[in-house]
Amino acid sequence: MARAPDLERRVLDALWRGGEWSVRDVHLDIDPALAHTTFATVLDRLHEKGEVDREKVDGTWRYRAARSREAALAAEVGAVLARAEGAPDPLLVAFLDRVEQVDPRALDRLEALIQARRQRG
Amino acid sequence: MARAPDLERRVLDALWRGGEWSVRDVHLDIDPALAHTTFATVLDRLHEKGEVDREKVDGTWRYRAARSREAALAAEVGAVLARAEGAPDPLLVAFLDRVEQVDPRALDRLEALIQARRQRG
DNA sequence: GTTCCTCTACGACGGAATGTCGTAGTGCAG
DNA sequence: CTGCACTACGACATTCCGTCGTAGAGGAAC
Repeated sequence: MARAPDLERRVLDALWRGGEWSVRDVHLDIDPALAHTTFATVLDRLHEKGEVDREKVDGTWRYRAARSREAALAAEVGAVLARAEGAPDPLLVAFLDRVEQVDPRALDRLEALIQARRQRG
Repeated sequence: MARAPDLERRVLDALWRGGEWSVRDVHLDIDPALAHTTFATVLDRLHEKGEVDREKVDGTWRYRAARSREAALAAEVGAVLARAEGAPDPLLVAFLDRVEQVDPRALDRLEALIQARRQRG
């Protein structure tokens, strides 16, 4: 069978939609053709990594994302930035390109955020 | 022996400093305690992935980074952004946090870049 | 209670990435 | 010829991760 790329990420994407999920919920939502235990394993491993929290209710685990999607992605961006030496213009430009492409009005908000930050000093 | 984390990344970091590198150069720069062939292999694999270019001079390979550090990191940031739905404020804020921490004056440049972009429309 | 069904717990297999090295061979410098 | 420096190629172990099987617990339905 075709090995799914990024199954973990698809599971996280589901949990990031919010609420509590049983293994069954995730299984049905993502791909009922795969085995139940596949998702049990993936969720278990995400729990070991601290990406999701869980709580046992009536003998079954309820999972929820440990961080919001924004927080998780922000951490990833932060990790990349940490490897840059300084904040070179080409990187800033690439960032603006992407942001604008994904949401043109985000540039306005970005500018407002910069100014707000400056006020606080 | 302790398995080095991110040996590939450390090799790339070296090449990103610029110029042409032989296997020997990289070997001596990063960790002379490891075997010469370790670096030959790593560089070969980076070449297969297109991360580095190489050219044979007098029977020995000269390696150089295929992209600048900024271009490579920008691509990584872009990949993260592509997974965000839109450009949510928390992500923008996290980005600003990092940028400011690494280079406080970068916020000014960022603002200037946004304004320049708006002019062009 | 026996039969189902649903879960968990635990382990396992296989493929890919990657850190690490050995060996054989080639070509140039003494 | 003898070294030395490099390449070419292969190999092994570990880790990550997609995928699943099996065994067992616990409740629901006959």
